[in-house]
Amino acid sequence: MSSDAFQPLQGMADLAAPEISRWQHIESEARRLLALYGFSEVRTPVLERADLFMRSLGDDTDVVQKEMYMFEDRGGRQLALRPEGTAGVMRYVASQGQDAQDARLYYVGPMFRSERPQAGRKRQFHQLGVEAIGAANPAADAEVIALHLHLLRAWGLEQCRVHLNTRGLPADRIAVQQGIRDLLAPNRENLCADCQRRLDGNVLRVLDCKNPDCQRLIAGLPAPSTFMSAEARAYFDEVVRLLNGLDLKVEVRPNLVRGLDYYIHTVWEITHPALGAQDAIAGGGRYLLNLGSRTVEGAGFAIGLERAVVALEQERPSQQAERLPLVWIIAQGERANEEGLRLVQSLRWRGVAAQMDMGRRSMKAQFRAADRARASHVVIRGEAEVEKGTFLLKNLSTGVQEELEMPELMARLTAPH
RNA sequence: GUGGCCGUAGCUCAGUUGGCAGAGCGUCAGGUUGUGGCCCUGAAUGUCGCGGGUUCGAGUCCCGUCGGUCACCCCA
Repeated sequence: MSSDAFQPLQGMADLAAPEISRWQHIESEARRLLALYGFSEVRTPVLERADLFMRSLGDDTDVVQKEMYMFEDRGGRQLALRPEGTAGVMRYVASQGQDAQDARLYYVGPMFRSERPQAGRKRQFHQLGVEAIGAANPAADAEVIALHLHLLRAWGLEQCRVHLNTRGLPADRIAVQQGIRDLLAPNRENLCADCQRRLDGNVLRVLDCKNPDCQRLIAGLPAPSTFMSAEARAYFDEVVRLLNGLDLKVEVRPNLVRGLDYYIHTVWEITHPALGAQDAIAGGGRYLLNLGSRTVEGAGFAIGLERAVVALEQERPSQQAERLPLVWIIAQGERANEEGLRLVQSLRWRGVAAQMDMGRRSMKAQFRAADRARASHVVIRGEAEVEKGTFLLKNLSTGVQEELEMPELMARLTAPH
């Protein structure tokens, strides 16, 4: 098995065939669709100043406090491997000034969080994220949610569920926290240990606690949005109305909590049954980031690609590959081998996928290799053919074999098949 | 970060009270002097994750460690 020397670090993985084709498909399909919606890609650095994340995600969030890979560089600067994509993109957007006021951007790439790995959770993981910059507007939120669902659908994920909620504006958030805290405080003793801790910190987390005792207490509480301003509630109602008008199935979950500080108004989470307890495959929301002298507002989402792959593997199990348009050259003898090498190269120049076994193995072994590679055709060039100046072309699906001369062979192989 | 389970051939896994390292699949070769898939025969392949300890003797027991997995916490 693998010795330590060959193992990646905990929570990090090598991605290669055969799963890599799943990843490539996901990415190419996403690029196609995002172009349809007018989004363009942005690639920001993996390494950023740590304070970018502290300011935008929130100083006391777990992501920043416990999970960020941080270190000091030679100049004494505090750096961090990005734990998520939005902050870096917003830093870029802020740097562009007015030119980026209505930017539509997306990113794909690795993110890093130092957590214990679990189903669909890695320490180096990958997200595809979308950011639609622009001022608060229910229609803009609805459009981004529509894109989010369209994308998951395009990948082949049918079993996703969208949970929707509102966080209101920053002022609403304070009112909600205070309101919930006041209602829960008398029952402090009846909450689980985690929730007693949450009561003093992130109160909203009590709302999605899995402990049955806490659940009972929570069930008796009014929806958090009752503590919000009329303006925030009207905004959310409008988002829901627009989504219904788009025929998108979403479920409003008044107790849905999104952890990062930068969220305002609409937030959502998409779950998939293949993921086990950690069933969120994607999350999104409207956000407002304060980047020193500039603030940036927009709506966006991020999809965990490891989780999407897990879900896809369950919904669309990968199947035995069909035969590929691939020509396999089988040569026997010194001269045929050399000619085979020229033939394989000449086919590739013409845009035809071609391979040959350079190992000078038996014809049987070369046939097996061609079959294993799922080649559609083999070209046989042995001593007899060298003498006659011909090639045998065999179709591996039908088993039909013909003897051809070079011009005819080339014509057949370069014709679309 | 906390806790449970797991780690033996490329893969999936068996391995009895501690007593010679195993199977299936895959790979390779032969059966077929030049033809894949199906079939038959044979062969190769091991740091039993790693390091200590106990023992005449450890894949097996103990400790540590690395990795995987699941749940919690948190999040995508």
